[in-house]
Amino acid sequence: MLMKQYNAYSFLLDRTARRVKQYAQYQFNCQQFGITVDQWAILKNLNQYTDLSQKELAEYCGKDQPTLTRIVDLLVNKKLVERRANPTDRRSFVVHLTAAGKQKVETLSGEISKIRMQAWKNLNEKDFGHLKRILNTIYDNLEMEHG
Amino acid sequence: MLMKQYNAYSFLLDRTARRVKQYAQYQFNCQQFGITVDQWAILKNLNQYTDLSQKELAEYCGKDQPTLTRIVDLLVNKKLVERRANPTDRRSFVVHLTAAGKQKVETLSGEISKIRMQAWKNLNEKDFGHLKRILNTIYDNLEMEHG
DNA sequence: TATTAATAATTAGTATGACAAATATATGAA
DNA sequence: TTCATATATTTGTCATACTAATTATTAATA
Repeated sequence: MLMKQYNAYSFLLDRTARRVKQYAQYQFNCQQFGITVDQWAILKNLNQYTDLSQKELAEYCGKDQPTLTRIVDLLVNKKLVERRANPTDRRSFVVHLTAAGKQKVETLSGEISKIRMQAWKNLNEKDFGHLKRILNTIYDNLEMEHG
Repeated sequence: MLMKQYNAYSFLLDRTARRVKQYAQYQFNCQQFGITVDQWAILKNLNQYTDLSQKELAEYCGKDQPTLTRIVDLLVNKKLVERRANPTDRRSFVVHLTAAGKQKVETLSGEISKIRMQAWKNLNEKDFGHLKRILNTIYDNLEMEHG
């Protein structure tokens, strides 16, 4: 087992993840979607699950809470979501998709799927299975106490 | 070909890349390496290739030039590298590893390999081959005019 | 109940990433 | 040579991560 060689995975992973995001953001900008890729992830999850607390939303989106707070701030400014009081816990908010937010999700979903598929040229279902399995294994291998 | 399903790769990729970096940085901090994961990439490449211009260094490290400038600034402050005039081109610098920088690379290399290997538990050489091939294919699929 | 501990959200600080614009220098063409 | 263009680096701005610390509220326990 050649450690040297394996070490490269972190570089490849980082570089590819960055390009995937950069490519998508470039397309978002060209097509004037008016949001960032990370903002999109929040909208999509809200559309799917409806009215999540920020903590829940952070978990679904794989973001930490401070980051999520800031992304929600930006989405509130854009009037795509709003914070509503949580009737059962005054510490927390429920994040709610506005009509404009719902509209945005419906308008963009198809386009974004197309953008995402560009990465998958020359790859097949089996590759997807491999990638999913390997990434999830790595993710689990690096679990941290409070991560 | 179910587009919906494939879409998940971007989330998995982003999430895994972040955890890999976060895990490594956590170990760096615990062991008081005194540098960040991205700073390490610069030191390692400088140690391997010796005296690169910032442009070359950016390419090897897969970073853009403004980002590289800022990371080099931090490494200069830590006295791990220094900028030297490039005798053949007064626009550019040559980034040079100081004695302290070289020392740092030698001290940390082994430890960092160990940290990196943690991700590879329950995975084998074949998986590494798959991951490398798939990530590189995605990377190439999303090439933009000027990379 | 009173006190302590835990939790949801926020804020602050530092690092990184993308992109655009500015500066200095180099190169190529008229 | 002169002018236009290209290149290496830097700076500015905004967005995202991660950590630690703060605030308000809730839950747990003596």
